[in-house]
Amino acid sequence: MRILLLHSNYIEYRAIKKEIDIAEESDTDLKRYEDIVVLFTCLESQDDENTIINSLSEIKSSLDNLNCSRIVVYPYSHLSDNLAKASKAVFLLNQFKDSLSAEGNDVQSSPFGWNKSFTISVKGHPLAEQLKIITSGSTETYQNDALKSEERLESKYIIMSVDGNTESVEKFNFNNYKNLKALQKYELSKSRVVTSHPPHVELMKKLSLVDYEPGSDSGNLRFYPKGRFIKSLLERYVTSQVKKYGALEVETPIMYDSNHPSLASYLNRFPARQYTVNSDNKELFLRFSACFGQFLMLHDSIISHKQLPVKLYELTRYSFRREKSGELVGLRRLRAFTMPDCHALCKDIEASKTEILKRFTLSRDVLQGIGFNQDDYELAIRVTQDFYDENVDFIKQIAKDWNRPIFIEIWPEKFFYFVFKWEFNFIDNLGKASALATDQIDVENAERYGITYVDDNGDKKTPIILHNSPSGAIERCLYALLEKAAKDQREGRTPSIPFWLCPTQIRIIPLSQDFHEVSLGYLEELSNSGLRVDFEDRDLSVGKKVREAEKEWIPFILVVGKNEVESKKFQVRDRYSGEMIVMSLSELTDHCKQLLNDMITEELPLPRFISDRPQFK
RNA sequence: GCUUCGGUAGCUCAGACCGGUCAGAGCGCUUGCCUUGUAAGCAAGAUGUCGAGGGUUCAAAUCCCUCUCGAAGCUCCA
Repeated sequence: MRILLLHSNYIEYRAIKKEIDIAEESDTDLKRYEDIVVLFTCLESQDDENTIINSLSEIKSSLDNLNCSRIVVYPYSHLSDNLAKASKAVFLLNQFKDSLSAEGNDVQSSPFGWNKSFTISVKGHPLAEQLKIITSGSTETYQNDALKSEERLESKYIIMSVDGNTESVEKFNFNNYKNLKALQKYELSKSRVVTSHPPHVELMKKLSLVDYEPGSDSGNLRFYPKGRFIKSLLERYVTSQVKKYGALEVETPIMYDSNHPSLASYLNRFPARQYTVNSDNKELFLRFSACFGQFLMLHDSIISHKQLPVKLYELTRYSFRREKSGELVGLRRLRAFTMPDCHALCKDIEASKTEILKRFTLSRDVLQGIGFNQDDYELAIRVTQDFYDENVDFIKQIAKDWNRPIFIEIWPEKFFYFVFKWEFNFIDNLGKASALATDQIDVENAERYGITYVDDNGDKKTPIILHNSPSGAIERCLYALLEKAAKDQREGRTPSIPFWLCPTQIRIIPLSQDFHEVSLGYLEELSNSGLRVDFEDRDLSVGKKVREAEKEWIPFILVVGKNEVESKKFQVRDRYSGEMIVMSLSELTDHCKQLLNDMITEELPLPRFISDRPQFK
């Protein structure tokens, strides 16, 4: 017996013509049923009453999952080439329908033995389409492989304290760990009632950084000059840190052949979340990480054990994931995003553990440099039961290093290609968690891609691969910075972004046009010390000019008038302290240098004179 | 992808239920005046396929359908 189950918005059908003598009676009106589970059903020669009994439990569990008890049984012979005799099929089919009704379902059916036309609209969720093959003995359900293994998966969740002790999430006292609690809630709770919009979306537009681009696909955004500037600084900073760690920067294509043997088997592990590009007779897909290019490169490389660990790095602009449209949110979840991706080949699990610790520190430093405190994110570790049991000391070492409790998810078996991963999770204003940095121990892909190194006996060996992103997607870092600022705002503090990332660091406002020339001298002086300074040359009231600067979140604002010119002392509006500070230009420069803390610098991304700037919304 | 809500000037929105002087306000923009002391100086002017397409109607921003974009929830997050 074969049943194609389709959870449908509606089905319409019309019986056209009897095809066999024993066909059921029917009229030829158009029938329409809405929000219904359609069972295209086909009975095969070996089916008997036991088959029907087996099918019932199978259908029942699907209906429970779908939370729907309205059914159309639609006889459909085309599912098999081994059909039962019509007489037997009608008999069993009636038994099938009666039993379904007896279980309290609302059962409709289309007539057996008729030629019919139909129109169907199937719902989009993962369980909406299932093929069930049922015999009198056993039952099989065919679904997407990844989904199947995910359903089997029942994770265990624990919290590990600094001292290495563990407790179940139910018992752990979260009183002093508000964000960890939010993470735990986010992971485990099914219902998250939120009515507000994500604050960063409004901010990214208001600050003229980033916007939606209706002319592209959803989740592909436009970056205005200031947004591009901040993103570019973040990209350069992360890249420089990863290179200092010892990674070799490479560049690989953004699209790959779906029929390449190594790629095909990797792709099949995941639901169809790729963008595809058809060109000539090739079916290409856009990469969703730098894995492909780097793995193919490593496949063709000759690597000695003496060179391990070998680290490759690429900043993907872009990685593409065709997330479902309802899952996209501002800068948090995109279809095209920029991802620093650093892989390391390690000799074995022991070596990979050593490397994981180095990269853990690297990632913390990178986030710190960007402007996140340790309080801004929480550590989650996800691990197979086997790896946990064998390496509990390693995890305790991380806990000690982290110096705060860790959220741990333990999988009963390996589901993905990795046995261990850690993530830094940022918790936003709506209580949502999103991963920033992460690292994984991959035990599968070296073999899949034929990546080897030569050991001290001259034998080829398969390495372990680590997958690290020390900052997470660059767009997501910007999201987190804006959400952090929004939180400040909500709690009554002045929102700001880190000094090193501000497109304008200092704005000079002349009191009137009489002070333009002398102000331009100050602008020159401050610019020469490497700061990004611009000049409010528009003919507005002072109040208005200050207001405009504040709306742009400019850290330091100087008004230049008679007093300043005479005394060489300036009243500086300091956004970070919220105070007016009187200081000389050199004092201001020193203060800025201190704030900059040796982070990278770059020229002003817009004209110095405000009047020369177009408005990007 | 599903359900719900939304899309009116560059921005924030009113108008929609009840179809007919409803194409509107504030900000921004342009021009002129003012020459400014730390979050909005004054005045005048320009600005719209009312998200797109179709339908109903004598008449549609307004009612109906389809599509599209965004948000929330579900789901998902390699």
